[in-house]
Amino acid sequence: MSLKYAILTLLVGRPLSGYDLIHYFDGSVGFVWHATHPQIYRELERLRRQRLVSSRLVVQHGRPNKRLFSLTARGRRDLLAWVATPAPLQTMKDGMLLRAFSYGRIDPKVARARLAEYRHLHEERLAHYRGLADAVAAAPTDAARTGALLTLQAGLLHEESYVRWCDWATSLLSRTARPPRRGARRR
Amino acid sequence: MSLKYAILTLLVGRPLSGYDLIHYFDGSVGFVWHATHPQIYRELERLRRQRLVSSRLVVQHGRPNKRLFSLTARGRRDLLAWVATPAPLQTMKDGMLLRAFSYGRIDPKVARARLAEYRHLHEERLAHYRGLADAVAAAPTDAARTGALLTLQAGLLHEESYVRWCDWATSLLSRTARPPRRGARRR
DNA sequence: ACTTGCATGTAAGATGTTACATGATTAG
DNA sequence: CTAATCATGTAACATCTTACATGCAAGT
Repeated sequence: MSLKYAILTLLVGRPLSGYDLIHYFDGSVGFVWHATHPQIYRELERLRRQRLVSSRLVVQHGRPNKRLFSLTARGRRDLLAWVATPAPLQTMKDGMLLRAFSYGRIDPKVARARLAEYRHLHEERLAHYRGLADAVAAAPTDAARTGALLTLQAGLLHEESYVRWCDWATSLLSRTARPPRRGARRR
Repeated sequence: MSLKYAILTLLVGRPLSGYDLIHYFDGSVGFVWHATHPQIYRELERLRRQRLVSSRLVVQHGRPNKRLFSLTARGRRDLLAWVATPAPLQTMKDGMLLRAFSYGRIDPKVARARLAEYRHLHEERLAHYRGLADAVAAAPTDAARTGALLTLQAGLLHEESYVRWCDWATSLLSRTARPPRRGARRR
């Protein structure tokens, strides 16, 4: 249901093509909601049929033509009504934490190596968000800036807590776990 | 692909019924991975066909019979091989943060009310995790305790950062946003 | 010659959700 | 009498992912 609103959110204020949306989902908004291109094109078609967005063809020379999608008045009303609605708690799915559930059962050296890699990935993302946040903070105050600041701040806190978790987990595994003997069964 | 491993993870060390699994997914593991009961029963059937789990019927009196599922040696090997594998970064989907993207476009009073509700939900979950973490910390050291501590700690850090985000967001909306005049168009 | 960017889509399959379906026992 | 707990499933639908498919232009 929310892919719909993710797209409407991006379309507020300016028309975008499907191709543009793909890149937004890869970039900034990607932190908050993720989508692949077949999903995006299908959903745009659906939104158009519901008259929440309108499209017009832009003929280009030297590159393929594109369809630009804009929010209709109805689309905007629908979006803002949804935004004012309470959000349910998310049930997250995290492959790393699921693995960590069994980190007491594998060679702690391997576990620590995975934690180090994972920490690195999150530090990169953290640095990336910091760059974006600095740019946004410098922009003039408006609704778009407010939204971007709010989500980037969530991203920053989130990534920081991941990095801290990796450190905590590494030290736990160094303290309590000793390498299992070959062939030994742990429970 | 990971529902499979979520189930295998829970089955290490003790046999469980589908019904038991449902409750684990509602409780502790639910933070890390989520599943509904039709999914669980379907997946158990699949795992049985792949001989990663085995099942036996337990006849009960006074209550319905049940099927208990246990990890096979193959299932255990498959799980531990996967655990040692690097985890990709998760692309998260968070309805609250998606809404926050447009919080600069609605009445800031409404936005702050939603943030307060949301903060409350996360504080409750935080308190719940703290309780669990205390209980687990008191248990004797083994692989299960290590796994539980790791994931609970992630949950704690996570929930704390959500709560802090709510406070940050509330104060941002109090500082910058003034109530929109009726009918006014903001960008 | 090969890759990257621009730009759009379809098809098939895997996963996830919601509603339907049953039925005994125990507690309020 | 009503609701909750135990216990298992099916059916229909919605969503998401991966692979397939096309084609021009510009840069290396």
